[in-house]
Amino acid sequence: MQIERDVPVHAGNPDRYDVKAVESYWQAQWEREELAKTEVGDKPKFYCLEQFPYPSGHLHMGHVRVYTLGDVIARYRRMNGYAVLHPMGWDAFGLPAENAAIKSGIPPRVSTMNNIAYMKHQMQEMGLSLDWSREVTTSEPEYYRFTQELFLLFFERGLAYQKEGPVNWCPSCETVLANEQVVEGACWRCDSPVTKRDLRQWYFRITDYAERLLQDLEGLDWPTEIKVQQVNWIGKSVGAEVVFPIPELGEKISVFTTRPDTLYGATYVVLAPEHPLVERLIAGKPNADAVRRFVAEERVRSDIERTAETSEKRGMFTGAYAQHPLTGQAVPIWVANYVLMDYGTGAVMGVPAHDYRDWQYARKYGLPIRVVVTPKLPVPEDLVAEREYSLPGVLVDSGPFTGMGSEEAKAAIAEHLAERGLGGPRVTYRMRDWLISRQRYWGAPIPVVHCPDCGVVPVPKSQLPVLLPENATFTGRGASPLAQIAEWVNTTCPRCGGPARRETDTMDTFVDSSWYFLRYTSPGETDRPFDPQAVAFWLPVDEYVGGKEHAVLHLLYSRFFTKVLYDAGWVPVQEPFRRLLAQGMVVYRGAKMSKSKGNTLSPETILSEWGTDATRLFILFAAPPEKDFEWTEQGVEGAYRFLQRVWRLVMREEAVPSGDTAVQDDAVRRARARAVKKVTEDLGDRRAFNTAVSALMEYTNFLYQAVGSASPPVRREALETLVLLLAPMAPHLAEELWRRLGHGESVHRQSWPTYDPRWLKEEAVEIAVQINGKVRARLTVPADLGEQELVAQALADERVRAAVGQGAVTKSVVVPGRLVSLVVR
RNA sequence: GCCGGGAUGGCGGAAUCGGCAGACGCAGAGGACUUAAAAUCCUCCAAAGGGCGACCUUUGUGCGGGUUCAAGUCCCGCUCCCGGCACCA
Repeated sequence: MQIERDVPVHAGNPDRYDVKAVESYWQAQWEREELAKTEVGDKPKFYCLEQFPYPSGHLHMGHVRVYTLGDVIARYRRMNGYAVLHPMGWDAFGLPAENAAIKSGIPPRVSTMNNIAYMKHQMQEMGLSLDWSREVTTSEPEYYRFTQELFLLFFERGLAYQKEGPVNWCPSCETVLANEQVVEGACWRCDSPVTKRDLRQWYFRITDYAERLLQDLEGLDWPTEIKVQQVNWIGKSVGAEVVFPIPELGEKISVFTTRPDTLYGATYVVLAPEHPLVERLIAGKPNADAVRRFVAEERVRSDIERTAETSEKRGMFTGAYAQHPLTGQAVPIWVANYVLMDYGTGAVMGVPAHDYRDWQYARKYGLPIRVVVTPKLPVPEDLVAEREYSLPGVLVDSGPFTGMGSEEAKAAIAEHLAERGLGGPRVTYRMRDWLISRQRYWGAPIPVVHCPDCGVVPVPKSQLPVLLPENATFTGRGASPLAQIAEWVNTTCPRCGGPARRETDTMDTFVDSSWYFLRYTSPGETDRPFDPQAVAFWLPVDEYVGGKEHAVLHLLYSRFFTKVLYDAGWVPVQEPFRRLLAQGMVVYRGAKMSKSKGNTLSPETILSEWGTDATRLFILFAAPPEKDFEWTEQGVEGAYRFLQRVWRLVMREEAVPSGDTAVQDDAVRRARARAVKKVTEDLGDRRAFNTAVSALMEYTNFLYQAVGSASPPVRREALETLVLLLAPMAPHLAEELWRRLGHGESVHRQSWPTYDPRWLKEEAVEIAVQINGKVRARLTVPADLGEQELVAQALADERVRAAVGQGAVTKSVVVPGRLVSLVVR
């Protein structure tokens, strides 16, 4: 067979190819041929997406890993006959650019655009098959005008609102944070301890969607790990609301409980320090001032302080009493730090016998403990002497409910309360509404105007975008930069035409990224965020690749957005990402890379030293995608050696004597069929890239031994198959070899290889013979040998006979092609 | 504390539906080629014991039990590691 040695231009010899020359040549060529351009037609669609990066200035190894994984999937799907959408863009709003402006004076937009240009260049050097004609940048007016338009949609639908209340404040970022962005009491981005402030802020009503966000997880092909995190975050609790009247005020306190069956054991009621009724309850009471001091103390404590001393429950008696809704007894009302204002109703009933916190609290303050649920009858003397009894059981001392089981009683008591207007069945969620306003410049301005006469007025769609002013100054001190630009803030009311002030807060950048995957389907739209038909065609994303750190941030927000847009009739899907590949971290020298540990690796150095293909191959081979991946020099060198080995295998072909051929034809065909089957399965549904690479290595090793003894057509088919199977993972080398094998069209436009299943059948197989569970012999037999024949042959074997000895075979199990198991007694 | 995931050679990992544990690679050892080295090609490589040898025996997938002809895989009870949530009523 013919190998063309001097196509097309570059250096390299049969022993070693010139990585740089080959890679840069084909990158330029592919761009010219628009290889990654999104095709439309009658092919089935495949939307392959990786989380777009924040343009920090440089790619890091985590990016290299995500984009490699996505690119392999995209290339594989193209060769399998799909119209693939594989776009890229920039999550370009955000604090770092603004902080850089404070430090260096470079305007955020300038530094952002520079960073984008450099990172785009890096991605191009990685040879990623991205359709750059669909690039989106969230910080450009062409994009954020639609982020604003979507805000207006939320506003119209009652899903965007302002609320005054305690919020998470990051003193270092000088802005508020959503609950999801507070990680263990600290800011998710800068790690500073988060404090509380009372502010009027904008929220998205994500809690309206809690139940759907929970229910629809079920149908998603996502890792359990991520789904579980979302389930926990949403935090659904089923229970009852119980109303405790306060006769002296003519008011009532609502509490939420998951254990209505323990209601008769409630001996007191506790309010959160922030609870609105506190002041009215204590007014005129002897210890009113002491309670006020206590409340004030607790309110200034940050979350971390409050949770740091989890065991120390502090509280005070208000001096007021409520009425038990079922017994009518007076129960004291307390205020305590262990009750949280943001969960449930901000008040709880204290059931010391059956709740561990209430037990501790009652012990500390000498409150009565009353047993109403017991594991057995009679009630053990010491049931709650040492600790609470919180398991289900049988009700005692519970009026008409005495004798019921806990589960039955939960429903019965809730029902009873509902009938009497004292509460009833109720479901609560842990998730809070999404706080989306930020007191910063570099984000999409919230498109509303505050008018002294009309109140909050949305900016009409026709007046979008509300552009960011370019003359902002960045001092890092004081209020948002936008608030300081009088000519920008002062405007006219769209409704009455009178003087009004613009909203000076911008939107959380997670709003920008909650819909970018829709924009990619039709990035050129100028009068709407996206073309509904394009969205209908491409959505949902078939494979979404990204990091686990977004389990309850981006991934939850995007699901919420999609559901809102579905309800508005803008998109036909309720879930944006059908399948999720959550890849692990990149580790170097035993730890996650960080500047402080001094174990960083720059993609620039690595790619120029080893080339894109070797880097990609190593990333794919060293670990399954969802696990952490440790970078090692020896590892990437191994991948590099393998690629050079493939090069030599193909390039040496001309030198192979054409004499004694065809003897290995069938063996080569079988090896080829096995390789195609394995790589196809692994790159497809299994996403087991590591074993796909190992299958190619085995195939290559085999061909080294055998391909020289195959006839020319078989040999060619075997080698071309190797190149095709390698194409998604090592695209540059595969392209070079494909052309050298005499093809005029790109390997990446070829169809994925297939195989005839008959070649999967071996002529002879090795069968293990087990006697009483231990392998005693291995036989090589024809693959199609019948079960009885197989047992007969096994019994005829000398080693088997020796092992059986005088015993009798009482049972035999045959697994075709694998083993014979004999039970001997 | 609760929830989830995991533990397999010196290392990364494989074993997809209960069927020969350790594929593939790295590291290591030996050989070929070379004046030599690098590169390359070939062979060996879980542990212990035995045999000149092809090989044979025993043990072995975090620990202890169990089910089964057969268990890394299933069941029961633990240990440790990683991740998430954490006074959520």
